[in-house]
Amino acid sequence: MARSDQIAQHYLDKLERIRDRGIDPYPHSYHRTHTAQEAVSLFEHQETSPHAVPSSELSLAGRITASRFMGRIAFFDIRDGSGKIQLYFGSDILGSEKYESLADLDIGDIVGAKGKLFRTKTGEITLEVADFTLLAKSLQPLPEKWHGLVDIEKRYRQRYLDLISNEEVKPAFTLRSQIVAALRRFLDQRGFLEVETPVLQPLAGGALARRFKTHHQALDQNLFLRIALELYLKRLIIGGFDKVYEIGHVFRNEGISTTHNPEFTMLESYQAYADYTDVMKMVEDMVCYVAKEVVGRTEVEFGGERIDLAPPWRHVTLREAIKDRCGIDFKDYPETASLRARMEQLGIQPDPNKDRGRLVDELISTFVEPSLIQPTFLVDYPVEMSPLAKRKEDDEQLAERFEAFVGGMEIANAFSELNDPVEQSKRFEAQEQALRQAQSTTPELTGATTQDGEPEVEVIDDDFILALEYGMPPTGGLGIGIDRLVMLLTDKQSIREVIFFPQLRAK
RNA sequence: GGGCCGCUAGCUCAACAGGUAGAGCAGCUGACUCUUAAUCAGCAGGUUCAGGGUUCGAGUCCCUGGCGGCUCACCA
Repeated sequence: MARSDQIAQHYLDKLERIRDRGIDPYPHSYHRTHTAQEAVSLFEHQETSPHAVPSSELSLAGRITASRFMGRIAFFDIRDGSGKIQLYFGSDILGSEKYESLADLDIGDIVGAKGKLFRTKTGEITLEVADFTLLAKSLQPLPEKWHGLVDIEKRYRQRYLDLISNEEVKPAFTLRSQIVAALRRFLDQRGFLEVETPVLQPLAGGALARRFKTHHQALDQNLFLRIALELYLKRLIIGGFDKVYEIGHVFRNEGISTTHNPEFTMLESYQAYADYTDVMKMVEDMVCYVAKEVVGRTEVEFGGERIDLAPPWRHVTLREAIKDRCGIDFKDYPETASLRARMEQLGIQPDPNKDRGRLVDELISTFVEPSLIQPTFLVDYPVEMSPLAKRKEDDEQLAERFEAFVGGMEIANAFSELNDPVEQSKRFEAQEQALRQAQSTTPELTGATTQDGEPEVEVIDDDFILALEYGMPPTGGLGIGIDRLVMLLTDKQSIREVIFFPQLRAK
């Protein structure tokens, strides 16, 4: 018999023994009076306050994480959502028959226990068990108690095991929830309205990324998972909601890395009668607020660097930042060809399909981004890489756009939203043209079509143009990658450590 | 998609230079009335990711494939 089968058989034998004794191994409910942590606090309080009511019987419940049998007494550790507590079993208290039935419990089982609290000789607050109940039988052995679950693949595929056996995993996820809650509080306090817009979209615009396709049977129509929240939120601004935001998953059919998951959480907000300078101020305040709320301070450690999130953040134009780092002033190279030639002089071999906007983007990611450890706004982007952003009044080559970088990661992208429908239409056309050109030379890159001939990337959204034609107020818009913000505040170097179930190839 | 690295018992890890696959935890049997990585004695447990090849002999070397990690590309 294989060992795993042998182990399984032991569990099944126990299950049968339990049932034979008339015990339901999966009872319907159990009412605990305290969590493990509440019990510990209660006992400590009673010890220190002379007037406190003496400890009466209480009941706890949790998963058995360790058992130590010592003849006619035994100690178990159980863990619930609040933490760990020790249980003490004595055959003199329980009676020998009940005590013997402890043998049917395994590490991993969920149990309820009631009794009184006391301190052991070694000082640990412990429940002296007067009675216990099996609440759920486990039929699988848990990972090793000391090292926990190390195998990274298994940690992600069976996250519940990771959470059970690696205590240090849970806090980042708890913090994640607190971060999202704090973001909501911040925006709600400022009068933003949280809204929901379609995940299934006939076009999937608002960014330039390959999309996931699906099909609606009743409509007999292809639909796409959204790659951004932008275009629907702007429709709501047009409709008269002056401050809206949405927190939700977007889906991009691109590569997976330590900073990219195919589905990730985006916060987008739009504020009518604001521009990108207003948004910039809000981003500083918001990130600072969240840090104070969830970690209690604005200084955080990330990847061995000490980062201070307190405003004001450093502010530098994109043009200056690139010039400082590699000596190229993109303003001197208004043509794609000349910029590429200049980059090649520096030994860079840019992809031949890249247009000027993407070349500038390559300069950012190669020379600028890695150095942006302390919070920094890069301001004023070339208009060709910002098709949804308004041009600057005094420089039509640049758009009123900024990105915020912290810890070498882009965490926010914002602009004064383009609200001129005719201009927007032209920008879409230009983008479309650039895409088709790239597609003609290298179909496997972005711009390719799927097997049935549908474009993987689509940019022209006539329905959105129609909406703009009714008039959108001047608006400041913002996008924040929540996962990366969580990485920053939890000092995690991989996005998979802040997403419960990261995408993996099916086995 | 490219490069590099990894995959051995349920879990965590060994196995010199190609020579009988081992240990700890978990499990099982037994001892033990304050342990906490409990301790002690014993037992059981393996398709070494899969398939091919080289060799007298492969966990180890070679090839193909699978899955994962890092990284590059992609992700305006």
